[in-house]
Amino acid sequence: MSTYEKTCLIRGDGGRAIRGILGRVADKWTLLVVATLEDGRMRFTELHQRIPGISQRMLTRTLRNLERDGLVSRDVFAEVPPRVEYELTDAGRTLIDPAVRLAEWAVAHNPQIEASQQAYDAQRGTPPL
Amino acid sequence: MSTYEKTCLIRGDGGRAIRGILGRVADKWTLLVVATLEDGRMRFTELHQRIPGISQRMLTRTLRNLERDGLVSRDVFAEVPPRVEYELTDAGRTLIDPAVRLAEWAVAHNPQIEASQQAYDAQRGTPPL
DNA sequence: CTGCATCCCGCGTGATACTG
DNA sequence: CAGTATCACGCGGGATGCAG
Repeated sequence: MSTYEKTCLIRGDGGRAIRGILGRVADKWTLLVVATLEDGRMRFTELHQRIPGISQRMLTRTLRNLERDGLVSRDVFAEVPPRVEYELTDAGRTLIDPAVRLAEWAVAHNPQIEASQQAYDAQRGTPPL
Repeated sequence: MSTYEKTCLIRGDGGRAIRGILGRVADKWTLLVVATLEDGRMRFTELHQRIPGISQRMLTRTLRNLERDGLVSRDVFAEVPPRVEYELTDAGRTLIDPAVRLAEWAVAHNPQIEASQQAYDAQRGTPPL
């Protein structure tokens, strides 16, 4: 497949599909939750502790969306105190690889990008926009 | 590299690097602009026409950010009427491959995900949250 | 043609407090 | 323990109009 044909995947229907997925998968927390769940089945509090900076609310919302998308399974145990365990589904696990590619690109190019930003901001005043 | 080691790329510093890149690259329009520019050097109006639904304002902002990140070069011609041409830099071109991986994942899993969402919404009332 | 300025609205997000 | 409810704030992003 040529590079041109590949980018058609992105442009596709005018980008609706790709934006839909990115809007879901690239929201502030989803990728972190998925990556953390790669360590295996885990309950709410442990996820909360493992992901620094996420609020209870955002963790709940992110998990709900992932469950709705069929990427994470949610098991509730009828105990007291309550226990809920989360786990990646097979579909969820397939997300890891493409996400890692992007992460590799990110860490590889981060220094270069930040350098470029500083150079840009140095010429014009600091305000980028 | 193991899958576990890979996800450490995402989790990394608590996700700051990854969220930074995603916040930049996965905003509503950036990927579409990059993919469109893969066809070669292009001026503002042509980009605007090729990307359905983008507003003039958002195209300008997206291009400025990409320029600031060093992913797109901007050439201004001192003519009248003015002409400005945009082109991917080498760094910008390296983004295409990882982006395409994610796009492939998106189109491959979109039907499955939407089905899962409908099933989820069918059980509980339509409100996902 | 290119793109900046202004106005304005809605949503995503954090903080905090309360419930089963 | 695992959420839900409420509030308040800021930013993304569309529409419109003006400028070089």
